[in-house]
Amino acid sequence: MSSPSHPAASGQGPRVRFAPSPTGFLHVGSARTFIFNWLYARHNGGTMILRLDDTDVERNTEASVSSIFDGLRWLGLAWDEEYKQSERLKLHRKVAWAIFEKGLAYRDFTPAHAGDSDKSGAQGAWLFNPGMPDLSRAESDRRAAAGEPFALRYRVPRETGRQVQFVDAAYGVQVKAAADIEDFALLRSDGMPTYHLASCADDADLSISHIIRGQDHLTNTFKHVLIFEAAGVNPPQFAHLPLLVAPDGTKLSKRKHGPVVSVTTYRDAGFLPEAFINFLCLLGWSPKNDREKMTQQELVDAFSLEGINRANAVVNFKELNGGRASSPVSQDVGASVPLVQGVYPEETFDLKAVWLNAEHIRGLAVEDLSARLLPIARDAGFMVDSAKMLKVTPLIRERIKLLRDVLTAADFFFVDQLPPYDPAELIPPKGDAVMAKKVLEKAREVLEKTEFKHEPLDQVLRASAQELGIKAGQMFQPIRVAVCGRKNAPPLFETLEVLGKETTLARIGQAVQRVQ
RNA sequence: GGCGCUAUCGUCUAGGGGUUAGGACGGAAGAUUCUCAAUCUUCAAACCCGGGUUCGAUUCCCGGUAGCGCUACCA
Repeated sequence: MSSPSHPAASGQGPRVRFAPSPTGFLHVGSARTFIFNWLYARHNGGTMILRLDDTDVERNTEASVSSIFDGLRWLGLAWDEEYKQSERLKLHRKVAWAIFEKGLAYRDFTPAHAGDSDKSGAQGAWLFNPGMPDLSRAESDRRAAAGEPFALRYRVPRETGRQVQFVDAAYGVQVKAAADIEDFALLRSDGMPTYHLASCADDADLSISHIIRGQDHLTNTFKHVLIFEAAGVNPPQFAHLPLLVAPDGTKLSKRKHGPVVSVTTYRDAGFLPEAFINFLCLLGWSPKNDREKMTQQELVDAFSLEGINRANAVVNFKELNGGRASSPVSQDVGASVPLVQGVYPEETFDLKAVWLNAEHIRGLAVEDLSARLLPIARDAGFMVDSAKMLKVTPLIRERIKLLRDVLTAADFFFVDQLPPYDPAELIPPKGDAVMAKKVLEKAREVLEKTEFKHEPLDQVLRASAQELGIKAGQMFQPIRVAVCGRKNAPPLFETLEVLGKETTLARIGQAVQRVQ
């Protein structure tokens, strides 16, 4: 353990890791942890490591592994090295037994007790199983040899009155009396390492220099410091991140809060990964200069551990259907399959995330945005090619907040036949059906002989309005509704230009029919 | 119960012994364009409570309260 097995460990720059346990989908809190680690590595020219902490065979699932990779792939932040704890078991056991040999751990033959932890009960703190720490080595060896199952526990130096301490980059100096730390397990009775042991053994072996993780591990860190010490290595530096919580203040969970906490939900809802990353970065971290919208490079440049906050941050989402705890399908990790079919309304998400997404969308080049919109429209069944999408994109770029909005903002560009709409919509403001009809007939007449370019369309339609003695707005609205099927749409001339003369005239013709 | 962490507008946050407590999202009002957006302007909105320390605390200290985390042979 003192000699790192990984060759890259000899290089320089910080080595950080993201170590999810594949027991659920990748949720937004984990994603943020990954992002902060990645940012730290990239800012400092270090190494980003992905390590699957899969020592809990009971709870690991393949679906979870693929959900994590799905989410990570979407974020688009690459890692440099990849490991699986389940392939490193020998190392973990070696480290555990070395600690035992030093007398810093002991066998505990007490049968495993399940989840009867009465955390709110009035019983004092549990520290160890009576008798077990004092078992003589001979007795311990004898019972083990006899085949009696046991867990290996760390022998916390409790009676020495010693204080365990470490410095956290976000929370400062942390001190805790060893007397308050229980004899935690290193190895389970089935020989599998516990999280604490495996994590520390691997962190040491992989020469992790900085551990950046959720604050739920802050108090576990005292145990980790003890393990590093027992293993004879210097502990890495620590930086704990404030937790991401739901609007009700409780920690994010799929059981309780539904798909809004899963990364793939954001992907499926039409978030840009760069916007999602931007949003997550602003939760629990601040560049301290009032910047909000930031590109990936700006984030890399600005990121530092000093900007990390200490208070939990709420992800201000609205629960779908008032919480989905009772949904039977939401229980298992269904990889990337959306648990709630259909679309997620934008109000489902933290509106700042939605706003940032819109900001990033507006900042995208037309070609880029267009290419991202195309597959979404196609998957929804619209017949579109990239040339058409390229023409439509500038018209909707400032009108969509989520990529999926292309479906509702630009649908009329993609269909042959407009879905039915209320003919009353054709009536211009302060006008009547007669005016609507006059407008549409006039439009059909003049448009027939107009070139479908912005300028000529502008001229001819304004001139027509004047001729009819009505306002431009009164002229435009019936036409807009006739070609778009609704009142709210992109600017008229550009729209007509993209739609083309044939489609425009056909739709106006249909509108003339409907208005009477 | 024990141990630990935290506390600025509804939300994300900046700030910090003396400030009109700043920005952003969201909200309201207005300007603007052919509608909708976008954009611009304006407005409402916060230092958890109580004690200290101090000439002066939102800021520093203590206590309370509240929230969260850990307290498994989960991670």
